[in-house]
Amino acid sequence: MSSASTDHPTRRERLRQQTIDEIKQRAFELVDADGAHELSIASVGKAMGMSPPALYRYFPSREALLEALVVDAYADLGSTVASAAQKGSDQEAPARVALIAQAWRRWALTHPRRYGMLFSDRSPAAQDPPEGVVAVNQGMLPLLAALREIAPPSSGTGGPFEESLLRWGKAIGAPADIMPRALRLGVLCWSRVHGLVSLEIAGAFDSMGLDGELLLAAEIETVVGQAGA
Amino acid sequence: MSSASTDHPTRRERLRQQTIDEIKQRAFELVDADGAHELSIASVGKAMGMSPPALYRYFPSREALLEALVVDAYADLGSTVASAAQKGSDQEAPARVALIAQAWRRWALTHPRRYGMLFSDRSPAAQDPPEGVVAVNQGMLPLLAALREIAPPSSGTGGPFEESLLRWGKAIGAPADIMPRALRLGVLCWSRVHGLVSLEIAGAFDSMGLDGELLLAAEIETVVGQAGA
DNA sequence: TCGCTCTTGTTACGATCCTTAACGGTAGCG
DNA sequence: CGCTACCGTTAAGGATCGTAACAAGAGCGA
Repeated sequence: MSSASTDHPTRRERLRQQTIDEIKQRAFELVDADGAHELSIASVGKAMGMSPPALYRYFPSREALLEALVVDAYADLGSTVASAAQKGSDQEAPARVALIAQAWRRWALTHPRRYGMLFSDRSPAAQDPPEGVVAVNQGMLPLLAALREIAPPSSGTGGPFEESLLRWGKAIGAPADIMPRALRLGVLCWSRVHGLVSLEIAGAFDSMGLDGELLLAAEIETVVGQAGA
Repeated sequence: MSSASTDHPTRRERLRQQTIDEIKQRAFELVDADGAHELSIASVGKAMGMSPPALYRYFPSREALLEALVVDAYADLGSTVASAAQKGSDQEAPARVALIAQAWRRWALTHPRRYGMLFSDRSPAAQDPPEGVVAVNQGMLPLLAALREIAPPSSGTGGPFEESLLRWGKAIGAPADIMPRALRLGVLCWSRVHGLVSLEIAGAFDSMGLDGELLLAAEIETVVGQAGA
């Protein structure tokens, strides 16, 4: 043990991290090209000019590599959305909602197979990926902030549903004075955007002759309208 | 050639169909248990007491078997939703919307891995499965009928988006006098339900402490409200 | 009824992949 | 400067997909 890996990275540690990064990069290229299904240790090795077993020095299994890709993809999606929200921080709240939703969709359409890797491909009730939750929240928090600006103050009814929303809001660090309505719309907005994007990637709208961008615009309008009403 | 396979099924044809059905049934069991990923020709063969290559007499490849399962699952989902709509045909339109959405969710939660097989697992822009479209429309048509009852007549603006909606409505056999608003809400309702169910299956709401049923109820309310407004 | 033939199932095989094991070289590190 | 840990290689076991060659039987027509 020379040093904490984050402090003074030893040359060894740097090279090792570099190799890990290249593996993940090549793996992402292969996932983007053929889908996560087709990703094989052997193909990554061939792409890097390494023999397949060598990769086991860096990832204990194919599944572990995929898991690492999922974590990275989540982080990329989250920071992309958060950065879009940041970039529009001088705009009105409804415009920010639109920016966030569109950034989500754009990322998904740019990396459809990575997006599928995150939400669809996964085994049901997969492991607990706290990384994924954290990343999604990176986009969720600006969304909630925008919705909070739009939503007028109201007297909460205080039912169990509202309470669970407030608990969740507190857990992810939303503003303390946020209303259940804004929290509910945050979840539903996320779900709506995900539903649209998911169907669009699956090609459902192509065969219907519909435009995913227009459908997303309609949903954004709905969310903003619901928040303001 | 003895007879058209549908007319006077020869004994051979009957036995063959029986074998095909058993293969699909066992395969569904394995998919439900371990996910479509894990489905292997060998495991189906073992479950049936057959050697793996024997299955190639019935399906040319593992992919073809999966494709057949997808078609069957689509048909099952579609007829389940349609039957729920049928069963509520004496209720008010908003209640019918709720029944359709809840039937969709229930099917998905009952067969989560099959549901994943339909929308998530698929390669992007997979082949054209007209079967899937047909099956989804089986639930879409009653939904559109209900929304048409709720939506008040209005003067369509006639933009390109509305035109594409009308084209789609005509293509799937919706009532000729249906309004673009109802068509748009039909698509969005489908997308919203799919988004919610998809996230619920992925376990997203568990870690948030939220109840998928309540979220779906909120969305149903939204759709009905949008249709009536 | 009889015999042909198509169907169906088997085993054997090659290819690919995951993963572990055993081995050697080299470069970082004290 | 030498040691050691790390890295990569080849070899090998196990599983799977899919093909080929073969054997048996049952359906179907004459």
